[in-house]
Amino acid sequence: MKERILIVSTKLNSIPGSMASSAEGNSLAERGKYDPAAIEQKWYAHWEKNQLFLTDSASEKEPHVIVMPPPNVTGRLHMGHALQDTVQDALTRLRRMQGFESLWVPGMDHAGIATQNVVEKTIKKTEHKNRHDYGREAFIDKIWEWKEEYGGIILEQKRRLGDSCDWSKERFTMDDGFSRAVQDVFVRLYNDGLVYRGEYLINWCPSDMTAISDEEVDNVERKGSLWYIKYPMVDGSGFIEIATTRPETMLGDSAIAVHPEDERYTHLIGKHVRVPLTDRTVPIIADEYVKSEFGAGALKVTPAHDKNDFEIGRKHGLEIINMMNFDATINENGGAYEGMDRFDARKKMVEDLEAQGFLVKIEEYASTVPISSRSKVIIEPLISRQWFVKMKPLAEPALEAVRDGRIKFHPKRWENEYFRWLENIRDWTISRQLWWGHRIPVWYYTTADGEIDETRNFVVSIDQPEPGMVQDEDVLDTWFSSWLWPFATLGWPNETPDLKKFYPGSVLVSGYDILFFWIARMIMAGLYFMGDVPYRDIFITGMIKDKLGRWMSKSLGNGIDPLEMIDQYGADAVRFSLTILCAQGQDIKLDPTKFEMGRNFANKIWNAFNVFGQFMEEGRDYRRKRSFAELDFAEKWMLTRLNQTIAEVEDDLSKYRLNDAITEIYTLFWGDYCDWYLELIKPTGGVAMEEDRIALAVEIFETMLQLLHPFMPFITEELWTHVRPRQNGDTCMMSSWPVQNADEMDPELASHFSTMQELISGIRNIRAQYNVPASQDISVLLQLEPALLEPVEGHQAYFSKLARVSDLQFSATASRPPASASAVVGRNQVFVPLHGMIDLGQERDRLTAEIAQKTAFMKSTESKLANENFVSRAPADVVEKERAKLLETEAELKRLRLSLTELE
RNA sequence: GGGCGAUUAGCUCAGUUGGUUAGAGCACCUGCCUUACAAGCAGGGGGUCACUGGUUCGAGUCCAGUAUUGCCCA
Repeated sequence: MKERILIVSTKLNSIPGSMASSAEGNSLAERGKYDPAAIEQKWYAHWEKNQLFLTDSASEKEPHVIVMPPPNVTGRLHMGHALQDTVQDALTRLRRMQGFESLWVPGMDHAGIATQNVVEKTIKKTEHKNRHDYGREAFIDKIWEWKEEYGGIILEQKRRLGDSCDWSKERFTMDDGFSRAVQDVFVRLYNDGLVYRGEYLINWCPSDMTAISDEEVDNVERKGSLWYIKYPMVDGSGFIEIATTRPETMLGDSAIAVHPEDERYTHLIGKHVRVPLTDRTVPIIADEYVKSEFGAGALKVTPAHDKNDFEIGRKHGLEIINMMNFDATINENGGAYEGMDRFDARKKMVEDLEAQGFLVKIEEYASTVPISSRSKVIIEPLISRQWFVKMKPLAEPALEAVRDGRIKFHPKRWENEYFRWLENIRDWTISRQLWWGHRIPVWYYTTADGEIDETRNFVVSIDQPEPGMVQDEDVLDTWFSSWLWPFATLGWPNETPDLKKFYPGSVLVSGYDILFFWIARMIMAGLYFMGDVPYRDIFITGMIKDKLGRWMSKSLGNGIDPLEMIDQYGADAVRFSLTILCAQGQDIKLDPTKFEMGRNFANKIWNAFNVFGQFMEEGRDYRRKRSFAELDFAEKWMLTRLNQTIAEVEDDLSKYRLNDAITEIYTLFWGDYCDWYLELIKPTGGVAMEEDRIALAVEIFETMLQLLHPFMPFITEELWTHVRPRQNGDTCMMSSWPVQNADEMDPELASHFSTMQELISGIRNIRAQYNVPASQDISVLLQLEPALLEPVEGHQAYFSKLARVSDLQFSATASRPPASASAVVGRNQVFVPLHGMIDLGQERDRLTAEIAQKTAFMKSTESKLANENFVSRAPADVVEKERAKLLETEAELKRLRLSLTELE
């Protein structure tokens, strides 16, 4: 930390983009337009060079920690990252400004299958080789080479967004320390009896040639067929008919099952049938699982190739006949069909069944097919020996942590999803038949010919236990490393200072798509290995969809590239728009034009500075001399609004309502500061702005830059250097988050100001209605409630500036001048004499319409107050509000009616 | 089949524990290149809050059901 300041003061003689460079900004071809490209890269480089993202485990500050969901090393930045990073960076920057030791840990995931695939494709294309041509070690070296050259582009891309992660703590799930942690975890779970090896039906992906976990399988509905096939009774007494969606699996049939109470079949139970196209005979068994109403009411049982059949097989002790190779071709159990692909075999077998008279009929049928979420290939349930994690014992504490509130989901409804998954959790297949990944730390004895000696027990150990022993060929599921992310990134299993300081983390920001894959498992791992939750809050973002609500995908070509959007609109604009669209976990239907909102706002901010900036002397520090009491009406109002907003933003952010927070700031900046305050303090007629007015404008602007900084870091950092001369090292990023100053608020005055705004709007409305040219001055007479007389006194200029009123009269008793248009604002009334322009008919219509509307409202309020139940049961303040509304409306109506009669 | 969302202005969406005459951005209409900003300014139109019941003094908000739609799980 100290060193960093030293670097700043010795190496950097000036902060990039001083006031001098703002002049350059004005020399853009299109004057007045903000050009984000000119400043964004500069500021990121500045922050990084000055090590402002670094965190220190020795710091006295309270930690705030976010771990970045590690993107795949093969990944490229997409809109989902942009959204989640925007949220994470906003929270990280906010906490940093609030004085926390704010750490955002970046890193990447080695992405077993994806990365292996990428490199395999590359060597196939460039060298016409496959990984077996290379051999395991050389191929892994090749992947590392690839990783060094191309991997991690995404982390460079994230810098374009402005991510303020502590890059010095960047981790990769395959780096040495992390690998060690993964191996340790395997050994420990094995020793604790939570890792086991077993021969079970697993999800086999014939494309990636590996087992995958249940979570990596999607069940999709596909149009298919239902084949009705008859199996001949061995005793020659006829046939039994079954229906199947997968006729090729009959090569592995072990039984025919019927429902025990199905009268059609009870007499057949215990008899045997011959499986057509084979020489095998199998028994007819009874099981309640069979649905009599489905198909023909009898079920063929293939324990080696179907989950439910596997269960039935276990229950009845049926033979498990595997009829398929790992590449989904038929194996030696398939007789004549050996060597054929599973789908070719199906076709051929159906033809043969028909030829031999076993095929009864074919129906069209939509069935649910398991496909790999990665390769999109149909999964083959296969019997295989794999490694598993026993999940139940891990799930219990994880459930408890959310139930008792140690972890909170935002929005809360995701807790139900989490509970449901954990309550029904199944064991986790963690072995993968890949080369790229953490090799399973299990060793086997070998026989004399080098084969694994199955007669001797394996040894679980990180290092080779004895010479000659060979390690398990398989690697671990990538998620088996990423579930350790919140603590293994901090050095675990070593007791590092980082681990002590920064675990547990504060909040996790992620999408619901990896709730089970990653979030739930991290909680389990955190509790099991660290004895504490990995974070207290979980912010679940919505997912980014295209404008039609479809997932963005390469195949649809409907993706929106964040980097292109940044080029086109600026990173701040992209971040702003994503934040304002990011409401409470709803999916976001994104259209590129949404970024115009952010771009326009950035442009507004940029230009607002010029209102007072043009009067500022370079290098001067403008500091307000007047106390709050000495300020002008509009200035007091503006400060009140600022301080109100600071509190509202604080509240929104504490509830992770970032969209509400940014909307508050946006409204303050644009709707209050620009539209009213700046318009009012702006001098006219070539006069310079008073120094102390500049000082306050700067002060408020500067505070708003701070409020905006977590969301729009670049433009705020740039303008930070424009509003004041800055000492080296003084950045918006490291400045202190604004807190409400209750001494500089005057709500009563602010409400008077609001009334005045309405009066001005009334005048503008009349001008527009009567087509008074914008350049034409008008006279206005105001009839004001007593409380407003004083605020308006001395501020006639407001009316001339904002409504071009050259002659303003006002009193508590003013009455309507002839030939004038009018507007009613509460207990006040506006009269605009429009000699020769007033259209009596039009004015009468205006008044009549308004009277009708107010009368309707008054009646509804009256009936509310006439209701005994309302008055007695509603809270006093609500009743009081209604009474006030009634009085107000009555007064308005009275004036409107008077106006109407005066008009006649 | 089970669970969870969504349905609010032409479009995209906010709307917190029920309590202003339901808001924003875009689009639209009218008038403005008013020396910060046309990526802008001023004014305006536009909503039976999907539907049907219920609870309540009071419902966009809570409950039940219906319709449409999306997602997750089996």
